[in-house]
Amino acid sequence: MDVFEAVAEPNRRHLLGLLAERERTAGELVDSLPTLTQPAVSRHLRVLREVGLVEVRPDGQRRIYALKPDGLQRIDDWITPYRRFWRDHLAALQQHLEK
Amino acid sequence: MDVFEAVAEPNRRHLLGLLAERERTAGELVDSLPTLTQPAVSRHLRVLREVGLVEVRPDGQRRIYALKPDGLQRIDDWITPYRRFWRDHLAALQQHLEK
DNA sequence: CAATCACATACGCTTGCGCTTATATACGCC
DNA sequence: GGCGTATATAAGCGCAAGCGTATGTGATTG
Repeated sequence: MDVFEAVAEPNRRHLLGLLAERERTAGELVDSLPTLTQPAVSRHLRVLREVGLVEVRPDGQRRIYALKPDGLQRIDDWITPYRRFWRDHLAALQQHLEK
Repeated sequence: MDVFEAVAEPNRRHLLGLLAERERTAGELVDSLPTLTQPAVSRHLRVLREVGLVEVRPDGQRRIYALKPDGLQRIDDWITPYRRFWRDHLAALQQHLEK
């Protein structure tokens, strides 16, 4: 599984969003997705770990998950060349409006 | 299917890359993915169409596909808040190196 | 050291994706 | 109108993703 597939899953994006605010324990993350069971969340976290989007640090019997800063950069690198398309598009739109 | 899933597929990213260079007919796109059959490519193009990443324009019996400028912006919007993470990370790294 | 808590893994199931082969549709040319 | 060309859709299949239930593992507490 690569970063793109990892991020394609809505529940995993949700988890990333929570970890963007602050680190959290696995249990907190489980509670934040009430529609899923604990094993389901645990597997999503495993995926995010394997593609390098999060990292884990043990704290006694808990496990603290944190966002890994450079994980999403690969997606950002990919999207960069396309960015000029909607920038150009917006510029053209603006010019049109000014006329 | 949403934009994230659409982009998670490597062949579809390939197609977007080609359309970023210039518009192409369906046939040209089929030729550019020699490992896939014509129907397979056609279905990928259908997906890209349905999520608004490309648009089609008929040209006689051909169909010309073009990148739709604002399709990827939804992904870019999503990634934006995370961008500061690796920016901060790089800044910290640089400060560390300067010491 | 037995019981409990926090989390991960195993297993089986269902569902949807992506593929190929076969067929339909629509245009272009003679 | 009939035939090749360009593209889309249909049908069927294999496989992997995501889920829940059940179980394992390791730390904590009495």
